[in-house]
Amino acid sequence: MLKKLTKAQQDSILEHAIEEFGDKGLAKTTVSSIAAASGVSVGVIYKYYKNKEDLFQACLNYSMEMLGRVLEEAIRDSASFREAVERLVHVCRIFPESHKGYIRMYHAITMKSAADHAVDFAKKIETISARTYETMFSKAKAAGELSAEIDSHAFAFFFDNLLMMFHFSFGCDYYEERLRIFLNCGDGAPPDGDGLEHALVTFLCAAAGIRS
Amino acid sequence: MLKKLTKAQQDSILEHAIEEFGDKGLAKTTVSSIAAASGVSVGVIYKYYKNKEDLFQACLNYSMEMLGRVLEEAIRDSASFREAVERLVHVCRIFPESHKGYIRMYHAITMKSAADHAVDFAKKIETISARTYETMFSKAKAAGELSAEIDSHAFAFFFDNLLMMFHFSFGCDYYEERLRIFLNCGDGAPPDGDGLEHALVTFLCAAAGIRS
Amino acid sequence: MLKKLTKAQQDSILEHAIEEFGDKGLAKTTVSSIAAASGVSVGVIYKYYKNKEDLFQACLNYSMEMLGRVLEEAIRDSASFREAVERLVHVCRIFPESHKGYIRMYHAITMKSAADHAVDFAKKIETISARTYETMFSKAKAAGELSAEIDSHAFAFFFDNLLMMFHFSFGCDYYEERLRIFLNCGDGAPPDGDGLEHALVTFLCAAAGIRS
Amino acid sequence: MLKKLTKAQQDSILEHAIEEFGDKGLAKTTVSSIAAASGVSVGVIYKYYKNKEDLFQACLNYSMEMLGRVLEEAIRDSASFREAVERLVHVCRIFPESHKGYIRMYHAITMKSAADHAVDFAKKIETISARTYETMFSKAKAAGELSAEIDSHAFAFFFDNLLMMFHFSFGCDYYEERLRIFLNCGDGAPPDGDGLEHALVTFLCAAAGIRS
DNA sequence: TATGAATGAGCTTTCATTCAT
DNA sequence: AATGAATGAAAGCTCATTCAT
Repeated sequence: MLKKLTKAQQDSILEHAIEEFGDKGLAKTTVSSIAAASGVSVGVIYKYYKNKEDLFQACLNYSMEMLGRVLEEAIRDSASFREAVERLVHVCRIFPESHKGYIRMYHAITMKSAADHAVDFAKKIETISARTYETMFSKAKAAGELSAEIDSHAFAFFFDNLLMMFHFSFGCDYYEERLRIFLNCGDGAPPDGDGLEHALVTFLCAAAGIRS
Repeated sequence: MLKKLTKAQQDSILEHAIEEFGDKGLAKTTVSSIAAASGVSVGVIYKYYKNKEDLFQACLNYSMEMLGRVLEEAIRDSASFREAVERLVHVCRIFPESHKGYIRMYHAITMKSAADHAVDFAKKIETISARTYETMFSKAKAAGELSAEIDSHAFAFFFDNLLMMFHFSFGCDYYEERLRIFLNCGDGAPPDGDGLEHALVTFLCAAAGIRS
Repeated sequence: MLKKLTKAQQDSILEHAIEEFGDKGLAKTTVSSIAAASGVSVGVIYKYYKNKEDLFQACLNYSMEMLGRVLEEAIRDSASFREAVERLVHVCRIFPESHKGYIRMYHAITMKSAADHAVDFAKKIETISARTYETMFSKAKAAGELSAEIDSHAFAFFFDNLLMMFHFSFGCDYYEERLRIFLNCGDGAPPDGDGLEHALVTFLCAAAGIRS
Repeated sequence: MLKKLTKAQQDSILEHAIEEFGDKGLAKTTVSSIAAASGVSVGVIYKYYKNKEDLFQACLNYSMEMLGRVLEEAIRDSASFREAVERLVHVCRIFPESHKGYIRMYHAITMKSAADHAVDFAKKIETISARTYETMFSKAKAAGELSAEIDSHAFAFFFDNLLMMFHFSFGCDYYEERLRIFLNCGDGAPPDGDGLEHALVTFLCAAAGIRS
């Protein structure tokens, strides 16, 4: 087939690339496996992306943008701090179910071996998250929901740590397995997501000094 | 030099391998760079380890055992729940300073691209942690330090998530940078570790319903 | 633009191809760079030429024909042997200035890596040159300008060798540099062309036994 | 065979590389064909040479050094100018017979597409030749063998042009064929080398104003 | 038994050529 | 009939693994 790649095919490349990069990381993923999975030739990938790392970058952008959008939405539409937490937590569980690759890309950039440029890019992401949380906490403090004593910086950090791990726990093999172990699930049995969500909200609110 | 490798040399291989694997991951690390760093020949590494993955496994064992021992000690010698938390948190910050490689190995296995067997091995580790924490919490509940209402499983999970991220934040490049961003440190300035430790203890105790 | 290629466009392909082939050789020249330079599509080049080698052949033809025509003219219009030499030498210096690509094509076919058929083609060219010179020398001998003792074959060969190198020395990078070195020119300074022309005429006439 | 490459094998690489580079040029020669021809693996070539171009450079050095040595010897041992010419011409015919690859390497660097560094290297070579000839001519002038009127620079240039072409005519396919055409040999018949040598000496001496 | 150079499979990338429009 | 994006074979290069010493 020598017709111009359809939008669907272009997306297919990106999605399969995200899948593979998330699975195996930058180094172990081969361009030709992405090409095969996407049903296109190797050469055309190099028409769209300068090289493997450039494709990796594009996958990151694609993933992070979607991830960011989803989180932002969760916060934006919330009336109270507690509701924001509930929505964030919920999204962190639901999102990976349908977008495993995106979470795994996120996880992938935490490796030093990820493309060097990924780090700069990541800084951008984290800076956005950090600011978003701080705003959220400041608002909550102003609204009297959150004790003024709480150190926003540190709190945001622990808060994000937990959400990040929650994300990973529903998107990355290793962390999924770990979750099952901690929850003492039987082999392969899915963890009780709703219960865990509720527990995390409780945990976070307790930490924040909010009575459930 | 045709004499059997000394114990020191064997450890050297392991330590340098941990260093390199932690730095660059399984795929990007070359056996010959490990050999060079360790001052031994490539060939002898293959006498001691079946292949690169096998060496990776050995590094994992070595790292995880040490890590496990350190954490266990912190818990064992603690009189109260709060003290245990304080010691754990402290150890999670101090340990990576002198043992970056070990933490990074831990991080490395969370990648699916890590040796397939790493996952099985990891299960062992996490199972131990999970049980340790549960024991700790049960004891605390029995001692009346911890509310009986708390779900030990989920709590242990969040608890470990935070410690894990704390670990990474002092040992892995990406997470170190992220920590600096969240704490709003200047470029390259080291974060206030003591302050953060304290904040985490406070956070955890609050979450556990313990008044500071 | 779906109309048949104009003659100008067809020539443009040829001229740009000559330029690129002369510059980089057959192997290093890409068809798409020729297409881009010529302002046509890749596909249409394959409509006019079977493949890259075929295009190379066409470039050779185009170049060699022009070259042959120019040399022939120089000889035809000359009254004496000496004048013919003078005109030939002059043309060998002047022509490359405005037609670098053509000379370089000539140079290119001397590489075995040039298209295999180039060799056959080249035979044709050289046969024409050889005969032309012989005729020229026979005429000169008959006119008493040239000693009858001179071996026309060998003389024509050396004669052409010198002209060929003269050509290259004003058209090919390597030979241009070499000329500057031999003439001891400063860096980048252009050689004294007129002086060298004169010297070559003197050299050739002396070799031919003609007193200047 | 995993023993260290013998000197013979190392030379084999160089010689086969010279053969192939001379034949097909830098671009069309593949490292694996050199490896196959030399009976070694691809990898080991990259142990000895940084990359294909580096190997090309090494071949140039190897060839040019030998070529330079041979020419120098011819001049050094000669009593008179005429003898020097005779020896040089002879060597230019004899040498390529047993060292075709070397001549072809020389020819190869005259292509602009040759490794960029080759040009710098070539300057070195030509500078040496140019000086050698000038010395030779100055000596001959001092000895009264050569007319003082002759421009040493230009003369050396034409002189070297003829020797270079002589070289190529006995070493490079295209020029060999061309020689046969000029000498009017039958298809495939070898040219009368001795006769041509003699003719070239006569030609050169006549050009130099030396009576034979 | 350790050595470390050689092996060669496998990956990234390029580009001559094709073909749906 | 021209276009120019897609194809995929082929090349350069790396590095896990082997084995003669």
